[in-house]
Amino acid sequence: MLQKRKATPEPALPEKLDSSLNNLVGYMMRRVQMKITQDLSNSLEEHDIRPVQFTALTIIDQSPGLMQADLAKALAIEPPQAVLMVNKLEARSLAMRVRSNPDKRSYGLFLSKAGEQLLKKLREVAMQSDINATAALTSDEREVLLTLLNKLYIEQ
Amino acid sequence: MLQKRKATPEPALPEKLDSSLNNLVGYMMRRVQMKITQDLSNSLEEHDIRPVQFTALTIIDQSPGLMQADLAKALAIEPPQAVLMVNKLEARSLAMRVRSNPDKRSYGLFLSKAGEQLLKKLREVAMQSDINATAALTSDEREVLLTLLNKLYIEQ
DNA sequence: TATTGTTATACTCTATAACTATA
DNA sequence: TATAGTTATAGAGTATAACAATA
Repeated sequence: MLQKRKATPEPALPEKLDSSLNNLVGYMMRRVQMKITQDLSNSLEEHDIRPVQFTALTIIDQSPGLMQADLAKALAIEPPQAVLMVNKLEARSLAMRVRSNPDKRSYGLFLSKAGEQLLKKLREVAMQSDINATAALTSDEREVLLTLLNKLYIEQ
Repeated sequence: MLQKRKATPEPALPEKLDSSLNNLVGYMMRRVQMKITQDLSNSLEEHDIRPVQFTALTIIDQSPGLMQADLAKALAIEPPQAVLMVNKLEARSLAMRVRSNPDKRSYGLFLSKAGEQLLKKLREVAMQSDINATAALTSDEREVLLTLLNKLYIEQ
């Protein structure tokens, strides 16, 4: 069961208060990102999936057989968190550990059929949620934003 | 004393793994925002100030006399968290509660002289950190990004 | 009765140290 | 000895319920 989450509150006193803060990319991005993530979280709730779990499923799908250490790195979480994450996915039969590598300390991670099918649905849900949450932008503006974010993400 | 924080890890296996995730504004924004916030956090560390405390100081400075409830709303935190936040600022003599309103349940929040002086310095630090963290963008691109973020922030 | 601020509490998230089994 | 995974644990962060003082 997912825990209850507060909806992101509307910006309070925005014009006056943020006159210096809204020139900071980090501050503005945090506020916007909270709203978008809340939206995604709500959209995924009916499937009992958290945003980070959706990301994990996507990564496993795109690199089947990867090790937990790789998953942790890709998710920017610590190995112990990856253990709990994979435990949950495995408990729901969405993914599985396969002890198949020459190095017997590590597992290969794979999605189950059910995992693949659920991910297919989740992808649509996530994309729809993301577009809804950025509806204030035109399609072109959204593309520009994604381009700028990719630039910031890739560099360094 | 600020706790130790891990540096944001570099994007792992980016090209291959993110082919679907990097079309999601929410995902990309989260990853970028983590990096920017980490940068800010490091920059503020020598002043023993967290990003949210910097934001609180800025908001109090721009709306002197505001109530804790207003501060909580502007910070998107719950009132009990605002209590702890103001306690810390007051303990460091950066801000103070003044029981001056007609409504004697509430306080007015104000910065001390020391708070104002520190904030002045923090503003420079924060702006420099923000620009450093977005150095992958040209000045024009950064302006476009801020415009798009403001659009997303204000709408709804 | 409702609201401001507060206290107490619990739950999530995250980080680290220490253990195991392999290498 | 070094590494992959795991366990245990502790620390932040955050949410809610309940209370006191005031409206």
